[in-house]
Amino acid sequence: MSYNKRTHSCGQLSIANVNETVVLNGWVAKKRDLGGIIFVDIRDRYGITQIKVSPEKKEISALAAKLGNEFVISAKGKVIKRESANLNISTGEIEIDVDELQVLNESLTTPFVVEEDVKANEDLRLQYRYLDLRRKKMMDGLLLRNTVYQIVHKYFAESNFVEVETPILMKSTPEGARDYLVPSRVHKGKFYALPQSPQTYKQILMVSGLDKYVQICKCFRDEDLRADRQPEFTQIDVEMSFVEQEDVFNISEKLFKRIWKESIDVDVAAPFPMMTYDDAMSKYGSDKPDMRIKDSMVITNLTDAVKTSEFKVFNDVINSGGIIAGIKIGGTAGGSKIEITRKISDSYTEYAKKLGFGGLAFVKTNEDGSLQSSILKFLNEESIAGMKNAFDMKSGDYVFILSGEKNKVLSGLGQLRLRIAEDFKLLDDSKHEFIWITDFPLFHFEEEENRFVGEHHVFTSPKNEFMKYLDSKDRKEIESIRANCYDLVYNGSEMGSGSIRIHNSETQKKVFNIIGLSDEEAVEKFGFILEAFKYGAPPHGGVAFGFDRIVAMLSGTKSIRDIIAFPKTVSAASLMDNCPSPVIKQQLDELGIQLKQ
RNA sequence: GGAGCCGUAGUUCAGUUUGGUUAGAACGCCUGACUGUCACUCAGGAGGUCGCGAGUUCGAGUCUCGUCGGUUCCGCCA
Repeated sequence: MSYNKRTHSCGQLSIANVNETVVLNGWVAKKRDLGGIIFVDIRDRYGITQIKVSPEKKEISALAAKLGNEFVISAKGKVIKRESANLNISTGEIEIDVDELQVLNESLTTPFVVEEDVKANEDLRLQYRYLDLRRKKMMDGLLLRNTVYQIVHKYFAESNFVEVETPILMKSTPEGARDYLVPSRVHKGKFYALPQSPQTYKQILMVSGLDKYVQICKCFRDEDLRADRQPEFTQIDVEMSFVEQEDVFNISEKLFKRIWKESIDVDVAAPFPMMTYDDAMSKYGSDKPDMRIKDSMVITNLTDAVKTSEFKVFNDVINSGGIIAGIKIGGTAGGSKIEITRKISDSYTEYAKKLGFGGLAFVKTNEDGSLQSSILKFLNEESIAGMKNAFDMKSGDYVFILSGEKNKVLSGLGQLRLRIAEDFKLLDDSKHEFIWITDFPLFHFEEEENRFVGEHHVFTSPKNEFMKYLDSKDRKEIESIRANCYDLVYNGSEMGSGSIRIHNSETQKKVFNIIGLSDEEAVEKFGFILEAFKYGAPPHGGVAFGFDRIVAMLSGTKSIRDIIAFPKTVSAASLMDNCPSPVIKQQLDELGIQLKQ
């Protein structure tokens, strides 16, 4: 089929092009047939241009009258100044006076109208993803993604990093997330795993002497999904030799500064602040504190302040080793006066119950500075004074208090903090708050499995001062081990995570032993990396950032589905191509696989 | 694995609280009119397995149970 090929894009022409003869190719976004004159908005990824068909041109007019939405057309004609400009679009001052019109392809009536203010639900949009992507907002997401992609590549190339492709088919490792498995046809009964991350490969590349590695790569995790979690996702994977934590921070901060500057023109201050994991947990009840609300609602521990009270609820908690803690919301937080009504405080009580608490204590400070709460009658003078003092409560302040097991209380208050911040609009979207969370625990004890598991991955090195506890049998000592491990948090979202690694075979074995792998099992599962460490492994460390999350944050969406071309639903299915899907028996036979009934 | 919300025309929704006439609206679609629109306007029209399956009832979009799908959160995500 021969047709008039475009000379310009649909977002390109302006008053400067008047009198030029041009050809536009694109999709019919909207037709306005006035009976005589016909206007058609033609769209491509660059924009929209109005074309005009005069009634005097009878053949073209008849063709134009039959155009439907999303038809693909070619329009040739002269650029003319419009009688009345449409300043909402960049090409709004001109239009094309059509001399030749060709229909390159027709379109069925679409399941939903392709328009910026789309009405269709997400599942329908996912099924017809190609239509949804025609919308500027969706297209802009992909374009932004590309911009960030190029910035990252350029940055690391300029910094002398080497990009290496690591295998997609790799060995399944028992620790960490559930692997996606790929059955082997040649080795029946054996499986490859898709990488949860190229962790082992990048560390072995360090042993190879390739001291600065980067890869923007796909990773796969067979775990339940969320708005910010897809079964396959993209990560900026970095590893370096002869570095310590501050070197990793430095190279990362420069990267983020550059991305934020070059993609959305925001100047980010560096170095980023740092906070230990323990501080983050005790002050914000989260290892990813949202620092946009840093001054208000810091968690305060009240256990000491109220320990002399005769209140049974509190005493029971204290006697069983729990804590009592709360957060204060200032009467004028966020610059505007805040009033928490009975209805609102009840909704928070409801929320606390959902989180598994018996209740939520609510204290209000009156005009005259006196306190008002249903729990006051249970507390003695000393406890009330202690509480007031601990929170520095002033007229108009409110305090919410939870009691129970320590970590549960802290995390409950952390979640309540976010909920209140959202309800009272205390989160300033114009802020860009990066923070490093450091000194994570190396292990935590998994009660259900009755063993220690790595808090991060198993190659994370302990901080020097805790090395001695690697030989300990004492649970408290092992739990106290802090790691050379760090997360980068941006506006309350984890953007990446990394560590200085173990590069010593003996230390690595001790870590494996603590998580319950015998030397034999360790060799079976991770022998290749233990072996590699014996041949002059350099000190090394790195970090990996969630590429999808970065782009989502930059584009202001909460859901990474919005900036992934073909995302999956929360049940890990693709509504467009209908995967996963059954396979024919012959395929299973070749793999030596039989399905259970 | 658990909890919440949603599922009615091509689409987005109302109707479900309190079961009862022919299940409505807007947008889209079709037909006609219209020469400066840009949410064109005007007149007319077509379009429904109320997600699916049981049950209760004289009668179910509406009540009950189950199931499927979407979504949010918890668990999980080294």
